[in-house]
Amino acid sequence: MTASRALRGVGRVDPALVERVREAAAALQYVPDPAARALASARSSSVVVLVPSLANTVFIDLLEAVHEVLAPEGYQVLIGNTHYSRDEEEQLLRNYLAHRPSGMLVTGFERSEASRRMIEASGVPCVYLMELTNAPGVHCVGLSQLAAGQAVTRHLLTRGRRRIGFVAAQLDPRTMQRAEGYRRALQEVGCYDPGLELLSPARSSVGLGAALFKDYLERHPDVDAIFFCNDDLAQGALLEALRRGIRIPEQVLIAGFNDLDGSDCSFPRLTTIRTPRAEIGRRAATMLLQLMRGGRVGQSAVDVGFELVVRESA
Amino acid sequence: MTASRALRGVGRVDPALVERVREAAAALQYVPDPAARALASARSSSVVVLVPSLANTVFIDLLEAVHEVLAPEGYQVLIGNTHYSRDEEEQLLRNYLAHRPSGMLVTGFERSEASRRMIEASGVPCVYLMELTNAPGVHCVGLSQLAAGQAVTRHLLTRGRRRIGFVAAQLDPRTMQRAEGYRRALQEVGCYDPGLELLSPARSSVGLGAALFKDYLERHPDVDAIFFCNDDLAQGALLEALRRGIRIPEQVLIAGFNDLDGSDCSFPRLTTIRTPRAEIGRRAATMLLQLMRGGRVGQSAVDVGFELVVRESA
DNA sequence: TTGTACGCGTTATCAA
DNA sequence: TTGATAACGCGTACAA
Repeated sequence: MTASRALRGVGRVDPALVERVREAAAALQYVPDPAARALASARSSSVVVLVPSLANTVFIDLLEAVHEVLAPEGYQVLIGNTHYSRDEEEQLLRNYLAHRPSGMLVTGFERSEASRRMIEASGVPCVYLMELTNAPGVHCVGLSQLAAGQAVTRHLLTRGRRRIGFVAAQLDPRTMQRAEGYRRALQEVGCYDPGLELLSPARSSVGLGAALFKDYLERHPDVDAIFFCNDDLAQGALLEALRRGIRIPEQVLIAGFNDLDGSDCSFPRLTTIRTPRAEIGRRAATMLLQLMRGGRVGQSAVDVGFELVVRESA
Repeated sequence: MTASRALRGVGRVDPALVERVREAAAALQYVPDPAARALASARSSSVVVLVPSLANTVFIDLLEAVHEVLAPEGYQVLIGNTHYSRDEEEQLLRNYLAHRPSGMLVTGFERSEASRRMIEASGVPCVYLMELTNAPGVHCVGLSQLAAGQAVTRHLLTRGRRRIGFVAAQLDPRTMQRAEGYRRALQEVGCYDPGLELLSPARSSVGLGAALFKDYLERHPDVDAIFFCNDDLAQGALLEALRRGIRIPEQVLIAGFNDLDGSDCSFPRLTTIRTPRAEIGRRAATMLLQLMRGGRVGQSAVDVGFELVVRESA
């Protein structure tokens, strides 16, 4: 028992004894069994992070930052990929919650009722990622996707364009919030046209962006600006434009979202929204740390904001 | 005890009883405690996968495939990101091995002696990913990076070019094997020039590709073909070429590696090597499954090959 | 086919 | 400050 305390650094143990225990542990190559530890304490030192995709680098950046904060504190971060599926998320929650994680980080607020209940009932500290809410007692770190979508669209408007399209894929909640921002910005100036939206449920990719852009132009030859919900789509559009001799930004302004790899050297360079996902990861992990230690946190909802990066394409 | 057997589907239990147990479990929302299970059986149902990076989509595809095979079999896949660091890998191994995983999948063969010993001593079934070896008793699924590098270079040679450069970043073992393939192909025809290699230890990215290409051209204005060790670098080069008015493939042939997203619609479309990483994931996971079940596998080294995809850039 | 006894390696609790 | 004892919730081994 004393050895257990010595190794964990809890309770009062004679410093000399601590040293001896440490040495013995090292000599014996002793490593505590996490299973026994979890069984006895009804807690594991793991933190579950649920993201909808690993293909979108946004979430890789997020995970990286989370790991950087949590790993040094001795937490194991368990990555769960929901593949944008409520059912898979429910499955993952059921599985992971059985491991009695110390905390959890989950993406967004939209999920099945069962998932919601499991999170609630588990009593495990939870911080929500990417989006914001002002529901009391809900801890979240994110940004207003709606405001960001609105900002992009307004930027397009200030460039004097009025036939502004919106092209999206992978219609997750955040994408739809950006769509809403797009709509509001256009409604404000009375030039919203539902026909100018192209929503594809397909997985987002550069190739899809090229294809959607091509289709879009055929259906709306008069469009003078397009807001793509993610940079990969926009990058594809830029490539397709090059191929078809469509001058960007002269003929059509192109704006993306997220500022992914390659957007700063595309041709032309892509105007986009920089989302501070590393900061989201860091702050969410830090907030979770406080929650896991039983402390209260300053503000339960942290808005990390976003930045409009104006480059050449719009 | 009977309930335990019924739920796990092992041993002989009356089918009617199995049904009753299932119902009761469902009614009670019973979920077995993985910690208790691991403690009692000295085995967890998890499989550890160690990859060097999540930023390179190659590994995302791999993980996806592994998950698709293992999850339905009831295995938890634990993702470990070594960040191309031997030390981090060692750390991860120490941590994860303590969880007594049922199996492990690790990338490549280059690691610290301590890591090697831990894998060996653990007795946990292990399949190596991405590379090949003919060392007996070592299970691996991958491809000859050297042969693939050679194939690209030979292709460039068949196009009549002789001043062929090699540009690489993130100098991991596989990149260096590709470099070796490049060298051999050129040595075969007597036109290998060490000065034509540009090796950067930096993290690979589209932006880096653009920068390296620019530097490269200044130092070697006479180069007539370049083999980039990864598609992101090549994509960056293509963009930079566009910017500087360098005609690809007329002036310089550009070839990449891995056939990543966007390479099929870059401008011009990128000639590259398609690596079947999903297949690597699937086959490695399947092989591991056999190993974990105590079975022997047909061949311990599986070469999944590669495919030269000739498009417009070379 | 079902059930009993025990132990897995740790921590909580309480006593010394 | 240290130590003894009893769980934690399962699976193994063996008996019925």
